[in-house]
Amino acid sequence: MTATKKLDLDALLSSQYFVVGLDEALRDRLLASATQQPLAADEHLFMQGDSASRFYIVHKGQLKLYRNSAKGSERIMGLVSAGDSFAEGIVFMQPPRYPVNARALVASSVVGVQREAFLAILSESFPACLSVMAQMAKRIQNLMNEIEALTLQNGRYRLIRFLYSLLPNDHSQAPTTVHLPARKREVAARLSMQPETLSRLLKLLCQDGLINVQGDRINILDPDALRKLTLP
Amino acid sequence: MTATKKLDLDALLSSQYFVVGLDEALRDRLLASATQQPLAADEHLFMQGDSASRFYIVHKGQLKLYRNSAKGSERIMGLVSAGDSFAEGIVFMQPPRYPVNARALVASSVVGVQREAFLAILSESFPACLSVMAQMAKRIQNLMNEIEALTLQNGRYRLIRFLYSLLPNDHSQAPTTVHLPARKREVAARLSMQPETLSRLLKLLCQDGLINVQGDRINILDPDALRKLTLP
DNA sequence: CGCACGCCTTGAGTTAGGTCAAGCACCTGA
DNA sequence: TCAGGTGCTTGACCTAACTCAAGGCGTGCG
Repeated sequence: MTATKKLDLDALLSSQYFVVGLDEALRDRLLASATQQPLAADEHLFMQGDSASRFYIVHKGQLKLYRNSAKGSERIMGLVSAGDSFAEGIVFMQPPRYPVNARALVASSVVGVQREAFLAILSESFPACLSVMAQMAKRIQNLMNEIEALTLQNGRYRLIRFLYSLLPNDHSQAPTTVHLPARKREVAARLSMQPETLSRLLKLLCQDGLINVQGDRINILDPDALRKLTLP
Repeated sequence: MTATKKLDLDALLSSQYFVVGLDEALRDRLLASATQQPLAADEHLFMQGDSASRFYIVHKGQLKLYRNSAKGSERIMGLVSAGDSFAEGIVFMQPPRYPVNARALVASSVVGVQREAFLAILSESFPACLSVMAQMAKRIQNLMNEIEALTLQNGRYRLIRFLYSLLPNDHSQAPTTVHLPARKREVAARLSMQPETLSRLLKLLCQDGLINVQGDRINILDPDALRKLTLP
């Protein structure tokens, strides 16, 4: 690994929530256990049920985390991009097994962190434990929100919340253009709907004058009106 | 508080996952911070958004954890009974606020654990941190499973999984009678469906010869057939 | 250049489940 | 014993979203 790449990894890791709060010595130990791995588009990093010894951080590109349903359709549990970590949960599992499938949507590169090394480091740093626990608590929050959105609301409402979540949170009320974080079929799966339904809903929102769609660019004409629609 | 009650509390707390792994001194400190509180049927313990200084363990009775939707309907996030802990997430939140409403379904009694005291104890015991983290990881798993069930499957499938989860896991194939853990309207809400739909689905399962319904007793005629239906 | 392949959109028909309203069974208190 | 309440069931209707099928449109490759 070149010096540049090492620096690169260092920066990527240091920005992670579970590294903030580590002193330099511990961070170096964690970094020493980290490995980089390239992925071709559509390549699987791991499958649900695989025995797990590492969790990952996205270095470049994008992956989808998903499960397969009965009939071959898939439920997307998350879309992760550069800087995001995923599958940290395996650290605390006994035995550790990946709870989802992970597959690159485009050519990507991930950094793997050794489960054992991470556990050893946690055992020496309570602040690190705290930030990990805080992060997990937040994740539980998000999942509960997701369940709420899935069960209480209809597709239109879910799409509106999703679009709103894409806005930069500067709370400006000026029209803003956002990029869909994946192909429309992936976005549809993320929102638990069929591509056809997403297409139709987007068209309806256009007709209502709320947005403007050009491929994967969506112009939010009135962020504030959208925000109002995300509230009860 | 009488001596008997204290012993009672001691036993209840000691069986909690976040107490296993604490040495005696720490456990006593935690116990000292614990308070018991009775609840009348339908009484609220806390509301979503309330500032939180304690999390709870059910001592007697049953509570529902739920959120309100836009239109007054409610989504049940959990049903907790004697021995279950809930709202532990507030320990790691900044600021700590309850993420759901908690309301007694019947006359109940809960034990509250001080957030600050718990944090102080965690800071001194890595094994306690580990079991908390493990538990949170498991909870994340469960929520992901729930999301999967909600999105990939239809109501019939969800009901079947739910009934299957009620079976004692001795894997016997003999007909077994289980009790619904709450009134049917609560069960319906838990499964994200209307009471009418639950009623119709139960009837269909009866007609298929899978179960027999008498009030809140459900006789599972063929556990193995049910298990097969929970699989892809 | 033009052909083929993905991806998206559009249309038409179908269905699971929600809504509304009525009726039934059980309990409780006067 | 009966009146009223509560919870459950049943029926009739309706709507959101799925499925299947066809057509458009852009992109890469021969």
